[in-house]
Amino acid sequence: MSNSNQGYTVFRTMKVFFKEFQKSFHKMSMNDHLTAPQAMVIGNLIHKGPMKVSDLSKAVMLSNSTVSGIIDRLEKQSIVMRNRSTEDRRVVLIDITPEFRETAHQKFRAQEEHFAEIFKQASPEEAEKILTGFKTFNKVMRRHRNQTQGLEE
Amino acid sequence: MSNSNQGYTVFRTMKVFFKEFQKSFHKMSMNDHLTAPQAMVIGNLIHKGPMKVSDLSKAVMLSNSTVSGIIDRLEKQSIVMRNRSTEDRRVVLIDITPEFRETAHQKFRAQEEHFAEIFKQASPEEAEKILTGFKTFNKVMRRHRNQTQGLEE
DNA sequence: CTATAATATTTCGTATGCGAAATATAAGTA
DNA sequence: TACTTATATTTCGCATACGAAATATTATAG
Repeated sequence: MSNSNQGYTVFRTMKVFFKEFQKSFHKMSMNDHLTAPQAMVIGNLIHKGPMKVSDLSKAVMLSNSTVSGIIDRLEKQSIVMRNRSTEDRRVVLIDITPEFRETAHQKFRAQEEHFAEIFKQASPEEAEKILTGFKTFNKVMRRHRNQTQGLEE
Repeated sequence: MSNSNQGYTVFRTMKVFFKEFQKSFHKMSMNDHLTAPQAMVIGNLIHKGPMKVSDLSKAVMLSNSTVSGIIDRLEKQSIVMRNRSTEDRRVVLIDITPEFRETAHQKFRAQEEHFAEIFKQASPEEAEKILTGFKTFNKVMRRHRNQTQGLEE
């Protein structure tokens, strides 16, 4: 069991983990024919109100071009709408449409509850293990970044 | 700061981690104009020899259709080739081309070293903690999915 | 032997996801 | 004012990524 194999194992485990998480996250949105990224966008708009595309991109951690495409498809479904800002005409403000807003709030409240439910399934010991794992990983990543910082190019 | 927000925070944090990880993984493959999934496929073929598409899919944790597309593009670059099995003519065996194999082995050895570097920064205890954390989380999520499985519709 | 079921892969349609280039507008400078 | 630079968004090309349907082949039931 070499050390390099362990790195590969962690990567593989992490990939499984992320897929499982996305799957459970994805599931909660399927009722309304929404994908996970679409639900993320809508959730942000509901909580924070109308947003610039660039701010929305930061909030959901996707590139502008990706979010632009997602908005295209949400607009086609009359879920969100684009509005040019009058102050700065470069800016496009995205907002939930009135039609969708009616039911959206309650729906997304329920969905966020679902989020927390996953973690209720963990015993205190399991929760501790998970938390320790994340913290340790974070520490190692930081250490690695610091050590290799000035070494490239 | 409600409990449901905590779930959302963990999701967000994990997404950042995963992106960072993928980025560093991706980086090591860019020398040869290969993407991360392509490198994964090639790495598996080098280590395990010719493989069925379905086994390859399991190994890299992607669907058959996705891997089929990746193979298309690797074939176009003369990096891998398709061979119909003579025993079971439904099966397609994927293998590295002779041209690519010449240099591939050394390259991927070097890349795997690089891959493991992050975890060389971790002590065995730390690596163990990280792995345990992810595995535990996977378990909890699967448990959650199974419990809510029959409750919908 | 023939109809059917099971298996393996590909094709198709849709939705991400990104970086680079294009477009439009705003702000700063000579 | 004219030129340049900076900013915001969209468009484009490419590569995942998946499920459903199509295709081909093998195995099984009767």
